[in-house]
Amino acid sequence: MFEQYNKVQQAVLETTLHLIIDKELQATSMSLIAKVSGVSTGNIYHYFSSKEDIINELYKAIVRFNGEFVMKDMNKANSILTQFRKVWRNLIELGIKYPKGFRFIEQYSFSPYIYEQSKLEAYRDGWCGPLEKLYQQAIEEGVFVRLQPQMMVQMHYGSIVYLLKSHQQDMLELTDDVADQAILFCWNAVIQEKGWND
Amino acid sequence: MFEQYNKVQQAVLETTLHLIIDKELQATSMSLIAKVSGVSTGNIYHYFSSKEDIINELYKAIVRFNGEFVMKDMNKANSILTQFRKVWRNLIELGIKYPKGFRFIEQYSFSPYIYEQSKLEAYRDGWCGPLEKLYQQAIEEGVFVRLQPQMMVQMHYGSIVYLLKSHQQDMLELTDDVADQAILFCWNAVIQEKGWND
DNA sequence: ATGATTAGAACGATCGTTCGATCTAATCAT
DNA sequence: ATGATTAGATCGAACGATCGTTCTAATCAT
Repeated sequence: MFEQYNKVQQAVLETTLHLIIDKELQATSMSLIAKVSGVSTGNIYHYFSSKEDIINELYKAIVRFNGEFVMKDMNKANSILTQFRKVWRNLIELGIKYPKGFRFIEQYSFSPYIYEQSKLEAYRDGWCGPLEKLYQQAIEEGVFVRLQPQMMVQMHYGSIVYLLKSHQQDMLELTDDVADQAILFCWNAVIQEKGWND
Repeated sequence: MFEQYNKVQQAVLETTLHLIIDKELQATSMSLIAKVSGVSTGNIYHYFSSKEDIINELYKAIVRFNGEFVMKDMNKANSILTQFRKVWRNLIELGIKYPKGFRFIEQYSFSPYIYEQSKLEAYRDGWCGPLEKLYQQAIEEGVFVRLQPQMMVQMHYGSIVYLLKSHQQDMLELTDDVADQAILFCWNAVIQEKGWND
């Protein structure tokens, strides 16, 4: 997740992620990060300029990771349906395999603690843009109803996020079948004619 | 929103809500709450046992308010479609009229800062249960596909939440037409046959 | 030997909380 | 009716703890 950083930075970022998810931001003190990560406070400040800097670096790294994960194995040569299923499957896989990173972005993407600059970089490296293009294409080809692609993407994303939240809270067993069904729901919501068109 | 509390408690709760949404929990100190609310710190501790207590009281009050708001004007005599539209319209109206309370619940419903006890009370006073019953009925009557109602409710809720988030971030103009279209998306996602059945 | 890293003391600031003093208004005794 | 008494509302200074951050001096790795 943090391959682009050195060992010390990795230890700090990984520790911070775990602590913030388990204990909240306010309970995640620098001294605790130092103790758990095994990096002295002095050395942390050698690699990060402040606590805010750690959180923002964490945010940017996870956004980048999540973006690549969701967009992996995407091939524009495939049908819209195939691409559609792939991207939402990827998101579900991400939420299951990396729940802490996923939850961190969910919790902090609207937080004042994250600099606007970080949010801009997040948009640049994220998957929102590419996905909106796919939806736009689907509209133009008459597969999807003619409405704002941004709105559809956001609503579908919300659906999957809450599906994953239910899963993380043990309210729901998120099997492959359930995931497929969820993606079919999203598909049915916006297509001109109901049913998988293949 | 906080009619069940006295004036001092109301001032504290309202101030805390605004500060937490604008500045984060960690930047919302007791002294700041005191200064902005016009209630001295000593007096705050006369009415609340701790900062955690304030946050949890806030949480419970807003959950209760939101629950009543979303469930207002619901009539079981109406058709499933009518009830379906009403409840999601109510949620959208809530998100537009009371964005801070809405965001607070979104941000803190998974937070360790909220006691399990508060979350239990939230479920009791919330609208999740009643809505799942409506979905269950829709399944039994063959209107919805035969799948876990909880999953459908969660996904629909997620859709609307992200629709509202887009609106709050000025990414989307949430007119009545857009709201109607969004609810139609949710409906189409789970019905046996596509289209409003009236 | 040199730069990286350590542990942890020290800093001022601020945190959540406490506490005794003061104010208010209702109740009591006469 | 009036002064004494009282319960509780309100205040803000003060407390000890902890925060993020800096600094020092010792130790480690190469």
